[in-house]
Amino acid sequence: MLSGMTSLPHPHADQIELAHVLSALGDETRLAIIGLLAQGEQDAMTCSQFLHLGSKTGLSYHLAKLREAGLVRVRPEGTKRMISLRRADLDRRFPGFLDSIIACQAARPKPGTQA
Amino acid sequence: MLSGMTSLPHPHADQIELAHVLSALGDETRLAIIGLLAQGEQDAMTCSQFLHLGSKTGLSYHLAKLREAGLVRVRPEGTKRMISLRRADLDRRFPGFLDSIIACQAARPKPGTQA
DNA sequence: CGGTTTGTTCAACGATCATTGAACAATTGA
DNA sequence: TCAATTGTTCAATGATCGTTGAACAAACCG
Repeated sequence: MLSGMTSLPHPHADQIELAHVLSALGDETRLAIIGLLAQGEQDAMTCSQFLHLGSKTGLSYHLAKLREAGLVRVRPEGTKRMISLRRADLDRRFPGFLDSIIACQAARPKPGTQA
Repeated sequence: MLSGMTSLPHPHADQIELAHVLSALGDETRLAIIGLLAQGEQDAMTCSQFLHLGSKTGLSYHLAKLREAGLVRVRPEGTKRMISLRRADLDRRFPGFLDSIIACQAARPKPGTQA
């Protein structure tokens, strides 16, 4: 039923701080999450799709960090959370930044991708 | 006299890690240092030129972090240290990244700059 | 030589971090 | 209703962080 209601706290685009974004990305696990969100064909993913990166609890922690820093948007949908990259907001705030990160991250061998 | 001898350990350009760079920049003081290095007309600065950002000891700590992450090059010269941004290395490794950071940082009101 | 400048090292401190496991909450589906 | 799914919260732990002050080191200047 009713799909509105952004329940979890997200910073407004204008109050996304560069230092917060940078330190949120200064962790391999979170960087990998952003990489997956960026190159995934789907624009939203669920927490469980990142389970190969760590424990359920750990992911909850890391995703909260990414959300608080303004990197991802989390929209509850049933018992799941739809997680998406805040591309437009980040591009507007820090032009070119996200793309440069993603480009470098895309060149990475992902654990679990092909042999 | 004799000016060679890079004494302090620096990562080679190829082994600069994105996550390390990001977490090094995830601190307001260090971000400010990079901003000053980037927009300064001089290509090298001494530690004492950053004293308005913190204590002598604190700066030594932060500059070591930046050096270890591969963001700056530190060249001893007499009793001073000449600190410079590793622009070329960073651009080659993470194209567009540094510029996007600097652009955002340049738009910042620097403490101590005009009234 | 002695003193000054410039910066590093060390030990300490409180704060935050990332990880773990157990317990909980909410929705879905039979 | 009962069980499974999906994810959060909490407390605990060890590690790392950023800051401080005192002591040290090295080059320079007189």
